[in-house]
Formats: sequence, C-alpha cells, structure tokens
Amino acid sequence: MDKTKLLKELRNKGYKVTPQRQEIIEVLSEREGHQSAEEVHKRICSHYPAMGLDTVYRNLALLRNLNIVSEINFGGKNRYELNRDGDGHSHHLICLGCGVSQKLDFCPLDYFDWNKVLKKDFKVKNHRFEIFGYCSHCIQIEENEGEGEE
Amino acid sequence: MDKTKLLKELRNKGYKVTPQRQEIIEVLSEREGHQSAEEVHKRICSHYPAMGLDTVYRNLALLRNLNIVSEINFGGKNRYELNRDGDGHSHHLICLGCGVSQKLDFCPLDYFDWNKVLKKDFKVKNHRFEIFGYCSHCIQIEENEGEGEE
DNA sequence: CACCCAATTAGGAAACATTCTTAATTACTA
DNA sequence: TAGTAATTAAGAATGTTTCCTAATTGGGTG
Repeated sequence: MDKTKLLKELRNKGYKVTPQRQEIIEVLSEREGHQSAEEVHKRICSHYPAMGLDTVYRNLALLRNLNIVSEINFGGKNRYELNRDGDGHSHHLICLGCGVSQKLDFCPLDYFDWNKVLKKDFKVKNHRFEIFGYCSHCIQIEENEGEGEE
Repeated sequence: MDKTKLLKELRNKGYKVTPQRQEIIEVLSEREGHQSAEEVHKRICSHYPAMGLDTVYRNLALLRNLNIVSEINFGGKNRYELNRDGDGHSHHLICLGCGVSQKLDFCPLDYFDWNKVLKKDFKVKNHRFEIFGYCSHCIQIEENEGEGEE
C-alpha cells in the first residue's frame, strides 16, 4: 500500500492529514523492518526538529489500531512496521544483535489444532510468533560476549 | 519439579538459599499460571513485609537464567511461571481479561521448515508463541466494552 | 560453635519507555 | 475566510525495571 493511498484512507476515516502523520508514514515506508518510536522520532527530527516524541507514540498507536502498522515488542520496547500486504498479519525472524527482522512465510495457526481450543470456549483476539537469534553479521559479536549473563 | 529439589539445585550451583528465594519459589509453585513481579511481591509481603520488590525482580531474573522459571511479556509487563516440566519451554493461551494462562501442547517450531532459515545462516536463540483472547468468564465483559480503543 | 567473606539484601534513587495534561495551533468544512 | 473539533508540543506524570550503596547473612572453614 503506498503512502498517498494511506493518507487518503486516513482522511476518509475522518482523521486529519497533518505533516506529522505524513512524516511518520514516510519514515515507516522508507525501511523494511521494525522501528521503535524513538528511532522514528529521531529520523524525523533530523529534518523536522519540531516533531514531538509524544506525537510519534500517539500516531503509531492510531495506525496500529487502524491496522496500518503492526507492533511487536522485544528488547523492552515496542517496534513498528508498515503492513505492506493485505491482512496486516505476519511473523518474523529477528536478530537480537542489530534488530533487523525478516518476514516469515509461516503462521503457526495454520498448523494448530483448533478443536482443542474452541472446546474451551476461548475467543481468540490475536497471537504472536517470533523467532529470535543472531544474523550472520552478528553471530561473531555474540560468540565473543559469551554467556555474560548472571 | 518440587520446591525442595529446586532449593537443593540452587545450593549445588553455589547460590545461597535465602528466605526470600524460598518465598519466591513457594509463591510461584502455589499457582499454575503466570504472575507478575508485582503480584509475587504483594503476595509475599502479606506475611513477610520486609520483602523488597527489587529482590523479587533480581531473583526472578536469576531463576529465568537458570531455566527454572519462564518469562513472557504481555500487557506491558513481564510475567513469570515455574517450569514444571523438563525443558523449560512451552507456549500458552492467555486471557487478556484475567491474565489466566493455559499451556498449549503445541510448538510451531515442530512444524516450521528450517531449511529456509538455516540457509540464511541465522543462529536461533529462542522463540515466542502465544495466543491471546478472552476466556469464557471474560468474554461478556469484553463484549460490553466494545471497540473502546483508539 | 564462632568466624569470615562473598553473596545477598532493603531501600531509595535512577533509568527507561510510554502516557497524560494543558494550552495553543491547525486541518478541514461550510 | 471563519469556526470548530482534532491535533499538536512540551513537560509532567506514570509504571515497570534496574542500579547503587551500605548493611546483613548463608554456609564453608577451622
């Protein structure tokens, strides 16, 4: 979905098309993977210093609710990505080193035996599936660090 | 795995068996589902008011690193659960209303085509799979709230 | 049993991401 | 072009988690 279309969709739904929103959508569409609110804010500020961090959060939440971006949480913060395909639903392979993510062509729910769940009268709202690890660039760094945890 | 065994394991690995650690393990073993650090702290404080919240966090992190408890994140906070089975690896069906979780007898990785991933030279460290929704008790509450988000 | 010392603790301060509050500004409609 | 509700910036506030420091304590050793 391209930027112009998204802005039109916003206007149709009664939301104002502000320069801030345009900037956020622009920055999201420039990159493939996930970006944190802080990253989005920083990148916009480099040429639009008046941008407020709160505005970034507020609009990312709006776009998430409109199913225009998807949000995932790792490393203690939320990250956002434009839904480029239709259903706004995807899973990722994520590098713990550099944070780069790669879309997976796989959804566990396609293989899940729903009879076991539906029997329990559970109303499914959403799900999460992510694989974490280290990409080829970050493997060496990780090996040097070793098991430096508690 | 029972409590006495866990305490013995801690001692064998060179960690001290403090009353605080015993309390934390006790509280975790009393309930099936996930508990937040704050919940654990509150429950301990009810009969052991000197317990520090920081101590709860510190020890939950220790137990997580020792693979004795597993940590999942939802609703903006981490929650912890004792690993009662062997490998310390499980997935859950989680109610967004009451937070009660139910273990799933399913792991997506068993159905995942690893050739696609390994080809990319990616070192897998861990993964996440959870299904969120509303349990039979919370469905009605959720329906009354409607789509009150934006 | 008494001693010792590294591990552990409580408490408060700090860090961190995120949300709220408020008054001012602005996009869109008529 | 004016009116108005939505949106904004800025900083304050919130909530979770971690860090710091001095005091305490578990458990091995003599």
